[in-house]
Amino acid sequence: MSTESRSNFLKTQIQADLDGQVMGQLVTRFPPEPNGYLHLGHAKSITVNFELAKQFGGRCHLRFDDTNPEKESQVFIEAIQDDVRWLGYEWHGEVRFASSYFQQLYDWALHLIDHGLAYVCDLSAEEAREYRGSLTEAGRDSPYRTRSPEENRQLFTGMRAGEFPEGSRVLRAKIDMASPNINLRDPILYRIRNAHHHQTGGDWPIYPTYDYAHGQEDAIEGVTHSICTLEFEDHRPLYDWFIEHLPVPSRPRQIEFARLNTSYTVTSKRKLKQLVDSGAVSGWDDPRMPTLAGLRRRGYPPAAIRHFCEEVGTSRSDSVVDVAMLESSVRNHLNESAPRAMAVLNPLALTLTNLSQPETLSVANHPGNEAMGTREVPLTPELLIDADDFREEANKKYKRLVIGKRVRLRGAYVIEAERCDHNASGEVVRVYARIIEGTLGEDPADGIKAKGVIHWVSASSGVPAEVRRYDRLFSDPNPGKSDDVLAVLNPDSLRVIDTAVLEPSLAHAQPEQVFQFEREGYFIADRFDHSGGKPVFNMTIGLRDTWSAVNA
RNA sequence: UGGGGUGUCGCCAAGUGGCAAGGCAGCGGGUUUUGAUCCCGCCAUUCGCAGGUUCGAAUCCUGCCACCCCAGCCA
Repeated sequence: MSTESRSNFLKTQIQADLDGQVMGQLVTRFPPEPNGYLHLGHAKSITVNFELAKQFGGRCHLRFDDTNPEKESQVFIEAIQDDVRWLGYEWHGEVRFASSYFQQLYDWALHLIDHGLAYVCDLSAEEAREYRGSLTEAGRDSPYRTRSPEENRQLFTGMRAGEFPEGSRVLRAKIDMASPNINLRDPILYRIRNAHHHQTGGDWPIYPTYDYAHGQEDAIEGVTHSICTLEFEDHRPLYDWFIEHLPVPSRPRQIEFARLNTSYTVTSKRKLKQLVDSGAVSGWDDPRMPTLAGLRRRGYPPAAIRHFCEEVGTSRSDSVVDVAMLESSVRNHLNESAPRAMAVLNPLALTLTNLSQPETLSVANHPGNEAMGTREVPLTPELLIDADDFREEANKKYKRLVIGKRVRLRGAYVIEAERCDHNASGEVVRVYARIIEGTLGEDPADGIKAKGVIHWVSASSGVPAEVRRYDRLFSDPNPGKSDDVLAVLNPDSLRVIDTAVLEPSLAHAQPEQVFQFEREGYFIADRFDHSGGKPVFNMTIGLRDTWSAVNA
């Protein structure tokens, strides 16, 4: 599972930049806008930035890019910090805010004005769009482009003083309305917004745009490499333009990489919101959601997510990673870390005809890790096994319980089925089996080995529980391509099982504890709904299953 | 038909002129008190296509093709 030595273009670039350069150490940053919950795509960005800093002995900042108060809020600021920490990262120093640089940004805007590099424009949004031209046609200069620095300064300070209504004016950089790169056609630096800001309150009636603010925020913090996604590539000339024309304290470099896309999942905020608003999921932290809060509640270990992000690599080509890769990482991590236990999801009664007294068995918590210890499991005359693990008759390929045949009860004895009872509709309701003496930890003395191993739970001391089985939220590998995500939902993405019975030790599980229910999969005690009195487990992921596929 | 990007195995992805890593998926086989894990083996004469340069090209050159991004006072 080691991927540390894997190279990618970012590491190569950074290494080259660091070698023989003045800059001594790498500084990166994760700069979310606090306007939504973090998801798998953000996890990629987080690992890229934090791992790079770790690998090169540098540091990584967490900075909220809060330049648009109308869409942001304090709840996201807290949720995002929780998610980043949960993923396993701690940022360098205090949490930072773009908003704490508003004064500096404003002063630098004045600097641009004084140098004739920015002007106040009175064009309406619609007019500005017309003046901007199109992809194939050059734009035209705004009639306000020639205002003097003095007039611009007066107008801009007026904007800052709240003298003008929203939308009446903006501050623009004076670059080139004929540039083939539309981002250079006199981009907007400031807009008027009479909005309450979650950090600065009513201090500012004007707010800087991303294009103007981001690079300067980086420069203020001494960020050396400002890593972002591909769609910002066209903005880089602008990013560099500000850095060149402003007396900034450092010269950060922007590098873009391809965002992470994963099959069977959507990460568009609009689509995720649609899922929540429509009730298709129970909320932003529904275990089927690709949000970090959802993945957490689902039981995906942060280390598995980190490993996945490293494993898929970092490149500049658009791609869609098979979600099976994430699932594989989750299984790998859980296989090692999750203690084993038994739970019967679809119970069928089984009577042990020759067990007179209950026994207490000691069972290993992990087949490959003795250090994880053992636990006690009660064996009683009345047991519960999974209905799928019994057939009255079957071919030789069926490795479970069949009348007249043997299987081993996991951690206990080999048994042989004798007969079964049926109900009025002919369904099997109870199986009778006898224990083969002397088979605790031993094969049968008569040489007739068990066909397989099945899990079980004591009917009398087992603990009823609610188990939620999850499957992929979408039936389409590329749900994001669909206009209506609700149309491609997998109708079986959640199945609530209220018949499950757990072995007694599981009643002591703490919320967020993950177990492997043997032969079923990995399950986590729900972070919110689980309690000793009423156990609730969410299926994280099933065990790899080559048998059902062969049998299909 | 403006500008900026990207094309290496079913899905990711190394590779930076010297003879195509790795992971996921898949397929065989072995071990196994989880049909799990683990272990072994197989899985690109070929790098979007076509030319060219070179003793030698995924890597250099030329031309084509495909796909992605950009016309928010969003980020």
